Amino acid sequence: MIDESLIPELKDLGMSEYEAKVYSMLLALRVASAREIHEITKIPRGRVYETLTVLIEKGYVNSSNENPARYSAADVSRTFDRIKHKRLDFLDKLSEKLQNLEKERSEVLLGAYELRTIWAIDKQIRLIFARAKSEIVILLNDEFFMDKYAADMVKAKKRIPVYPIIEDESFAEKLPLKCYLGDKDVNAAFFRPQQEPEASRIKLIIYSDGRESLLVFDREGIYEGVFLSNHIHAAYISRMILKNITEIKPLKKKKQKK
Amino acid sequence: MIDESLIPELKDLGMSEYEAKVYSMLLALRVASAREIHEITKIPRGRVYETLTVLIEKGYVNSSNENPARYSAADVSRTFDRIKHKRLDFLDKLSEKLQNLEKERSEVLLGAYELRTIWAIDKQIRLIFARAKSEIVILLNDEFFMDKYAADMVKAKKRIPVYPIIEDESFAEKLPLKCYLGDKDVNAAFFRPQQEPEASRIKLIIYSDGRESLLVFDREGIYEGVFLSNHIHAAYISRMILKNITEIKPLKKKKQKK
DNA sequence: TATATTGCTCCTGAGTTCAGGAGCATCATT
DNA sequence: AATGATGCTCCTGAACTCAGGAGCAATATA
Repeated sequence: MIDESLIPELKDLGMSEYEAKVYSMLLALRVASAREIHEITKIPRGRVYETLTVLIEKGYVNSSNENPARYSAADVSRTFDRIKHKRLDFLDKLSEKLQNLEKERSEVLLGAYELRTIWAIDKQIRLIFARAKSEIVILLNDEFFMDKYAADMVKAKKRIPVYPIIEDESFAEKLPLKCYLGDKDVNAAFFRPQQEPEASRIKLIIYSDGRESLLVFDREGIYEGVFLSNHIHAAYISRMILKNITEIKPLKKKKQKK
Repeated sequence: MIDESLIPELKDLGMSEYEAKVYSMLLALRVASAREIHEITKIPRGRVYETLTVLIEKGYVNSSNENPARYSAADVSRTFDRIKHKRLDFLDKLSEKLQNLEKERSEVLLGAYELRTIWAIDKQIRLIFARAKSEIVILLNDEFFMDKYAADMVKAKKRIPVYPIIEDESFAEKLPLKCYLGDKDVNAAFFRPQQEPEASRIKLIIYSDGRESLLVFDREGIYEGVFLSNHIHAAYISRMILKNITEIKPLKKKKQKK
């Protein structure tokens, strides 16, 4: 063959050994019948037809309708333009799909990541429960989340202190573990923020080990999360919160877990 | 996972199963440690590191230097721009290389193919010898080609008539088979064309079965060939040539093959 | 009509890729 | 010092790809 170094590159393009051999041979030889290709390349005669069929389907090769058929390589620049555009389309479409998953930029330096799907929020919350090592402070303002993570909280409490803080005493009945009420500062800051009228209601905040925090908002019906892995304020905030909370005594209800 | 359909597409991009799983998981989850990736994707924990290393090398993933290390997906649009450019460069370079083989357009309808390399010319000549079924008329004007194809001519002559036509009687000694001289028309048309002063000297012409023909020129030191597979004039030309040639009687030389 | 060639399909076995897992040294936390 | 998590390396076997080849019907040639 005229240039052996082409075969590996054509393979990188997605060709098999046979395809690469036949194609480069046809480019050099310009035109040949199946039998001739077989004799020059030593490819089994039968397989030459399959190989040519694939190359024709991929648009690399043209066949004449003589008998025996003559095969020649298609115009290279046009062929490669086509391949280029096909590849670019594929990459653009895939890139777009992936960006739907990614959506917003992350600030890697801050260790801040926006979580745009309920799936990502849920997974990250469970991961926090799983890796917490000293304490968890969790502010809850949503029955959905209370139900969802009740089991995780109970499980975590076997290892480390867990402080579920709720706005209203009545929520305590929803949760199978000891709950706390925040002071007016906590309520004002987290549960009843004044700023935006309806948007961005906080549903849940977790502070874990005084290092990480995760916030879940309900922004016009859509849950959004922010995960902060290097939250420098988290230590201070969680300490202040714990200083100013009130344990809710279980009233005449079924007995608590010890 | 958030969108299973992505995995096959990422595989098309050149990722393995593990790489595709880890990458799409990281895109959805935003950030995770190796252990967490292992737990969510069920990929063996040990293999997660290799997979991540590959993804980092390919530029899909970034790692933080915390302990344990946190991994996150690199910016998608930037990553894919990079991949795009890399692929385009590859395709452009390969396309250029291949066009060096191809060089000129072929006229498929005419069945005309320009042969730009001595390799292609040689191969096509031998293919003509191999597939000729009724006769070969070959005009020779170059010692190099006489030596080169002497054996092919002798071999072909065992099956079919072969008419080597030379300009000068003295060339006959170079060839181990009966040779012929053309008349003045043949000489004028093929061996001593007047037009161009020095360029385009004809070195060799083959007419095969009155259907195909192949011409070899020496254009300023470079051999160029033209192969005509549907040469409608070939039948007439070869008949006229054969009508007007003179057999060269072997003089006092070693005896010819019968 | 007999023979060779063509066009095509399918099978096999070697080689490779890769999912899945075992194992181990190092580091961090008790 | 002991325990457990981390970062990493290597092994194995299943699945797949693909080179190489056998075989056969349809067509062309003699």
